Amino acid sequence: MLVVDDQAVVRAGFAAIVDAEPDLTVVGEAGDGASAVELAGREAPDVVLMDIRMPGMDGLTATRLITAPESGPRVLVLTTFDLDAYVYEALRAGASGFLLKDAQPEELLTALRVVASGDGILAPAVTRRLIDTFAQGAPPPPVVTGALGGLTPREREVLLHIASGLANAEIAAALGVTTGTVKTHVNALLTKLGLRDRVQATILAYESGLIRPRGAPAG
Amino acid sequence: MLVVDDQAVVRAGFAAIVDAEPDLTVVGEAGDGASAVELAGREAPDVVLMDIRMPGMDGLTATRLITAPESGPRVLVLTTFDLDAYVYEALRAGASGFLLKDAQPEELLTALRVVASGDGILAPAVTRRLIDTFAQGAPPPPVVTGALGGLTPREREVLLHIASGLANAEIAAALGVTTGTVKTHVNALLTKLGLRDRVQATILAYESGLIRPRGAPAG
DNA sequence: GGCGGTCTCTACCCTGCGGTAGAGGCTCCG
DNA sequence: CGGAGCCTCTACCGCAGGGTAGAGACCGCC
Repeated sequence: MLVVDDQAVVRAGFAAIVDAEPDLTVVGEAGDGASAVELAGREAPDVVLMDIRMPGMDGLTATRLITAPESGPRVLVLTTFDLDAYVYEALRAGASGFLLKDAQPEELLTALRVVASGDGILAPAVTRRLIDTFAQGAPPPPVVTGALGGLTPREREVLLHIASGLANAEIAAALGVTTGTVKTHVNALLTKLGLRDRVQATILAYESGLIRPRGAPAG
Repeated sequence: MLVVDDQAVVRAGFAAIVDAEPDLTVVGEAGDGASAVELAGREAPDVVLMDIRMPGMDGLTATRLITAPESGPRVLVLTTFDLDAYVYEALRAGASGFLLKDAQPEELLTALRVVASGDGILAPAVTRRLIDTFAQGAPPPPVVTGALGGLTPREREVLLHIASGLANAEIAAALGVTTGTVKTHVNALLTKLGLRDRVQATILAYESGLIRPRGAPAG
C-alpha cells in the first residue's frame, strides 16, 4: 500500500496502523501528488491511500493519473471534508472509495481490504447523501474538473470575495460590474462545486485551503 | 514596548521591525494574555502591541486588565481579522488603536508612535466602516462580552451548525426545535457579534478558532 | 470564417434569511 | 417571592440570495 498525505505525522500514523496488520504492508509514502504518481508507477502497490488536500498536485489529479492505466492501483480517497463536490470529483477521478478522516481505524482497514479486492466503498454519511441525491431524481453528479480547478478565474475571484463575507452588491462594486453579473458568477460557481449556498462555499474555501485562517493555529 | 502574540515567529518579526527604530525599544515579549498582563505590570512599557487570538487568556481580556490602571500602558491591538465585533470589543476593552496584520511595517511604526503619544489610531478600512456605521445613525457599538464569550450555550451551538453549512430548517431538525426558534438564536448571535449574515458568522467561526479547517495546513 | 468559452448584462420568480415584536415557561439566585 | 436570563414559539415584513433563461461582445483556436 502507498500512503499519500502532505502531513508527515498523519502519514506516519496511517502507516503505523496499516503496518500493524499482518495482511497489509506499506510500500511507500508520498507527500504530494507528483511523488505519489511516480511512486505508484515504481512500486506498483495494490492500493493507494490518498489525501485530497496537498500542495502542488492535489490528490484528485494524482488519482486521475494513477488510475489511468487499465491495471493501475485502486485508490482510496481519504479526506477530512465531505462536501459533495469532493465525492463526485473523487469518483470521477477514478477512486474506488471515499472515506472521511474521522473514520475509526477499523473502518479504514476494512475499506483498504475492500478496495484492494476490487470493490468500492464509501463513508456511511457519504453513501446516504448519494442515495438521497439519486432518490430525488437528481441528475448525474455535476461536472467538476477538480475541486476548485473547474472554476473560471472570475468565478474563483468571486468565491474569494464570498468567503470574505461580502454581499453580492459589495462584490459587484469591488469588481466594477453589476450585481446581476455577480449573481451569474455565484450561481455558476455553486453549481459547479455542488454547493447549496455561499455559506458552504465559504466553508469550502477554508477547508480546501483557498483561504487559511489568519489567526493563530494554537489554542 | 511589549510584543504579545502566541506565535514566536510573528513576535520575533515585530520585535525586529521595532528594534530597528532608534526611538523604539522592545522591553519584553509574551505568548499569551496572562504573561502579557504580568509583564506589563513588571516592565511598565509605554505601549503594548497585542494580538487578539491567543490560547488561554485572549488579547481582549488582557487589554482590559492592562488598561484598567489609570496610568497603564496604551494598547495597540493588532489582528488579522477585521470583523466589527472585534473592533468594538477592542475599543471597549481599552485599546488605543486597532490595526490589521496586513498593514505595512511603516504603518505599524507610525501607529506605535501615535499610540505612545496618547492618541488613537485605526486601520483605514476599519475607520471607514466605523464612520459608515455612525453615519447611518447606528446605535452605539453592540455590547459584546468577548469575541464569542457573550453568546449563550445555545447560540454557540447554533453558530457551530451555521458554520457547518446547515440551513435554519436543518439546524432546527438537528436541535429538535422549530425553525422560528433557530431564527431567534441566529438573530441574537449575529447582533451580539456585530455581524451581518451567516457567512460572516462562518468566517468568524474559522478565524476565531471555534472551527479549525480539517484539511492540511500546507500548500 | 466558425466554434467554444468566458464575461457581461437583463428580467423574472421564489425561497430563505435577517429584523422586529411580543409572549409564555423554565431555572437560578438574591 | 420576584427578577433576570435563557429557551421556546408565533407572526409579519422586506430584501438579498439562488434558480433559470436568454442574449450580446470578446477572445483564442481550429
